[in-house]
Amino acid sequence: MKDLLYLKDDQIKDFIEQIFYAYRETYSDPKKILKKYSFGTAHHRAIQLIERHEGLTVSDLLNKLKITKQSLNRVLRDLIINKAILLKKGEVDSRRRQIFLNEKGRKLFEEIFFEQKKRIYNALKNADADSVVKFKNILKKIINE
Amino acid sequence: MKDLLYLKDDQIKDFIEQIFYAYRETYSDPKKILKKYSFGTAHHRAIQLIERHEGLTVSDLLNKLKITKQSLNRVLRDLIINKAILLKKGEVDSRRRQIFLNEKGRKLFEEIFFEQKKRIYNALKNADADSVVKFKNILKKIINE
DNA sequence: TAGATATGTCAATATAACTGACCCAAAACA
DNA sequence: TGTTTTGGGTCAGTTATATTGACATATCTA
Repeated sequence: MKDLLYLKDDQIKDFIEQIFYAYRETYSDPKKILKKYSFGTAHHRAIQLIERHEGLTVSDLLNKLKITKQSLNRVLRDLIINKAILLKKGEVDSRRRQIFLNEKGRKLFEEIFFEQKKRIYNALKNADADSVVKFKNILKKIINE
Repeated sequence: MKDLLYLKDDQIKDFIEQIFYAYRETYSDPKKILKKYSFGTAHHRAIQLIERHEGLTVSDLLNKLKITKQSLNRVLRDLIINKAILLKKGEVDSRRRQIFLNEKGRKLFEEIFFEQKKRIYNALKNADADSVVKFKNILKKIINE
C-alpha cells in the first residue's frame, strides 16, 4: 500500500472512527418518533429501505439488511400489524412477496425523514456541488457499489 | 430549505442509506478476528477509541460511545480480564481512571485495523487528494465536529 | 466537613440479533 | 408428471448489547 499523505494510517483510522459517529448520530435522530410508534431502529431501517425501493421482495430486503429471515420477520410482522406496510403476491412469481408502504407507513417515514434530513442538509448546505459529488463517490466506493 | 440539485430529498435519502451500509460493512470486516478473541463489536469500538485517544478517562470514553456506564463496564471488564487494556489512576485527580492499551490490546487492535484498512484504502487509493479532503469535511459536518 | 464528582456494581429488562429445525406452496426441471 | 428447488414463514432457544434504577465508595472542592 502506498503511503500518500492522505492515506496515512492515522487518516484512515480517523475515517473509521468518523463513519461510526456519522452512522450513530444519523440514526439516533429519529428515535423519539420511533418510540411514539413503539418501533425501534430495526423497524426504521426496514421502513426506509421499503420507501426507497418500493415493491422489493422479502429476499431483496434480506440482502440489503443482511440479517436473518427470522430477525426480519419479527420486524415485518410488527409493521404489518401496525398497518405501516403491506405485502402483495408477485404477479410473475406468486411465491415472491412484494413489500409496499401504505398510508400509515408513508406518514411514519416522512416523520423519520424529517428528523434525519436536518443533519444531512446542514452538512451539505454550504458545500459546493463538487464536494457533494466527491463525498458520494467515496461513500459508494466504501460500500463497493 | 433550498432545493439545490444536489440537495434534493432523493439525494439525501441515498446518503442516509449509504451511511448505514458504510458503517455496517466497515464494522463487519473484523468480526472473525473479534470472535477469535471472544469479543464483539462493542469491544471493538472501545479498543479502537482507546488506541486513538490513549490515556482517555472512563468518562471520556462514555462521551464518545454514548452508552451507559453499566454497559461500558461489561466491555471494560472483559478487556481487562483479557489483559487487552489497563486502567491507571489519574495523577492530578486519582478518581479519574485513564485507559491504556497494553501489548495484547495493541496486537488485537492491529489485527482489527488490518481488516478495516483494506476497505477504506481501496476506496481512497484512486481518489485525488481533493476528494479525500472534501469527503472528510462533509463527514465532519455530519457529526458536527 | 458537606457536597459534588468519577467510577463501579447489583439486578432486572428490552431490543435486535443469532442458530437450528421444520413447514408449505409455488416454480422449475427432468 | 413427478421430483427438486426456491421463496417465504415459524417455533424455540440463545447471545450480544443496550437500557433503567438503585446504591456504594473514594476523592476532590468549596
